[in-house]
Amino acid sequence: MNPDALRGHMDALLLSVLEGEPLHGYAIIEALQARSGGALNVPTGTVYPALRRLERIGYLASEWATVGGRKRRTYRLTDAGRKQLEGERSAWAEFASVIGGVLRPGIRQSG
Amino acid sequence: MNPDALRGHMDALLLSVLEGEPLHGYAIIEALQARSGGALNVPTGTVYPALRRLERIGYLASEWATVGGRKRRTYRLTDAGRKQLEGERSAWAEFASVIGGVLRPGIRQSG
DNA sequence: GTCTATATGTAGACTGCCTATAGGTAGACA
DNA sequence: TGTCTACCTATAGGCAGTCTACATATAGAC
Repeated sequence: MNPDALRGHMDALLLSVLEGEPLHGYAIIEALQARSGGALNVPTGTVYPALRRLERIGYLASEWATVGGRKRRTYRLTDAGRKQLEGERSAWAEFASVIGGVLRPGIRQSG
Repeated sequence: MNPDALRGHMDALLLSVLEGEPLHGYAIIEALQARSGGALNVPTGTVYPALRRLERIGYLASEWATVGGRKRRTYRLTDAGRKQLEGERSAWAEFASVIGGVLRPGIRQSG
């Protein structure tokens, strides 16, 4: 998977995996991998800054938890984040439709 | 349309509009607009450098033509470009499937 | 002589994903 | 005791492609 292709879709992916349940960063990476059948291998250097950015904006909220002696920062969707996720979903639908439409083979303008 | 979303898909779009017939830069921009129902407004500062890059790589070839007193650089797909377009199409199909899959609402891993 | 549409092109900013690196805990195993 | 692996968070700097803004030029309408 071309890394550049993810540009501008990362936020949607992160919000989406957090929709069902709060998760910490490491678990988010694993969830993305699992949901994509292994296709999505997002590095920590992408995820952690992105999560902080989304929290700064107000789409996510986080809190520290200690589980088995390990510290975790668990993220959850805020109301604003849930709303944003809806927007991201329809934006994706439109984007996929537009790009898919242009890419569809055999189109001619006037003959 | 979020500009960042186009990252990594521009090449596919350009190759695709050139599949049917050779076009010059300005006409490519109009073709993208037409095919997308007006959704795709790609600025010249994006298209011209991208076309040159694709020519440098070997996916496109160009030649100057004068039509109605105006100079045009007309681009056409090379064989390598046609092959690349196939690759871009299947890459897009996989990408759309993966992102769409992760974004689909109501997924839970284990309950 | 001015405006608009047509047409190509570059410089530099911006942005966000990546690589590489850093730090640390827990548990298995020798 | 030491080492290895899995787990877990985080930052600095690189990189590449898209964008904004600008420069240049012809044709035709008015």
